[in-house]
Amino acid sequence: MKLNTKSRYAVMALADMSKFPLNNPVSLRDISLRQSISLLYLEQIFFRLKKNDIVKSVRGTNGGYVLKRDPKNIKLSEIFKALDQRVKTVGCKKESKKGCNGKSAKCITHELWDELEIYINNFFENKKLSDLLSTEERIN
Amino acid sequence: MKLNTKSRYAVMALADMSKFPLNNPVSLRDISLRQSISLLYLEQIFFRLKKNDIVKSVRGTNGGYVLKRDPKNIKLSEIFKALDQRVKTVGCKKESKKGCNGKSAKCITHELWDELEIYINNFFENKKLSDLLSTEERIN
DNA sequence: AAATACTTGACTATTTTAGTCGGGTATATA
DNA sequence: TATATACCCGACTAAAATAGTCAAGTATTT
Ligand code: FES
Ligand code: FES
Repeated sequence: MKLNTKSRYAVMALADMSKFPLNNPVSLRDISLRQSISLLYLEQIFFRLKKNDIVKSVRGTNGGYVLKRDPKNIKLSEIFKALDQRVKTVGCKKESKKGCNGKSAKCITHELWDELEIYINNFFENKKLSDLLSTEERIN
Repeated sequence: MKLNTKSRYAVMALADMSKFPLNNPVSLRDISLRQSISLLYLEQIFFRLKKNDIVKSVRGTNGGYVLKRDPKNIKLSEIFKALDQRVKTVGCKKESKKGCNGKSAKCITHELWDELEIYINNFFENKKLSDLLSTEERIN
C-alpha cells in the first residue's frame, strides 16, 4: 500500500497555503519554491482542487489560489476525492455481485478488505486541514 | 492507495488453507482452482511465505503446504511482511533527518503521514487469520 | 518408473505514476 | 496599452511498479 505523490503534494500545498491570511492569494510559484514541488505538477493538481471547490483562483499579477473554505472545514477525504485518489483494497467491482476473479460469489477475504477500506477512509474523513497546523499557526 | 494482488492472494490462499485440518497438506493446484489464482503466481507467493515461517512444505505426491501455526496466531502483518509489502505513506527515508524532497527538514505533512502509516499498520497487526473464518469453520 | 508437487531465479507485458510540454487566457500595474 | 505575471487545460512520455509467466529443476509417494 503506497500513498502517491499527487495526494501528498496536494495536502502539502494546501497546508502551506493555509498558513497565510485567508484572502491573500498564494501563487503556485511560491508554493513550488517553498515546498520543492514542480510548478507544472502543482498546476495539474490545483486544476483539480479548483474544479472540486476546494480552492478558487485569482488570475493576473499578484494572483494565485485562495482556500475556498476555512481549513477547519476541509476534510482530507475531500482532497483525495478531488484528485480521484481513492482507497482501493478489493479486487472486485463494488456494484457487481461477482467476486474479484469474475467468479460467482464474493471471495472469502472480501469482507476483510471492505473493512480495511472503511477503516482507512475513516482516517481521511476525520482529519481536517486545520489539524496540520501547529498551535501558533492556528492562532494566525 | 491500493492494495496489491500479492498480499490479497496471499491472505486468500492462507484463508483457504485454514479451512482444512491443520496437518493435512493443501496443494497449490487445489488452491489455484478453488480461488482462481494462477498456480505459478501462487508458487512465487508461497516461496516467500515458507521462507518467513508461515507455512511449511510437504513434497511429493499428496504433498502441499501446511500452516506452521494455528490461524489464531498468524497476524496479517506477518503475511504482509513476508511478501515485502509494507505500508508506505511518506516520501522521505525514515532514518534520514532530511525531508521528502532532500531538503533540510521533514516537511509540514510528515507527521500526518506517519500517523496514517501507524494507523494502517495497526489494522494488520490486530487482525489474525482466524478472524477470516466464519463461526462454523472455526469449530472445525 | 511415473506422477505429483514443491523450488528458485530470471524474465516480461501491462499498468500506473510522476511528472512535462505546449499553447493558451485573464488581470494588474507601469 | 504594453508587459509581466499567473492561472488554464488537454495531451504526452519516461520510468517504475505490478502482475504475472517461464524454465529447469528436486523430492516424495504410489
Ligand atoms: S475482494 Fe471482492 S470478491 Fe474478492
Ligand atoms: S513525508 Fe517525510 S519529509 Fe515529507
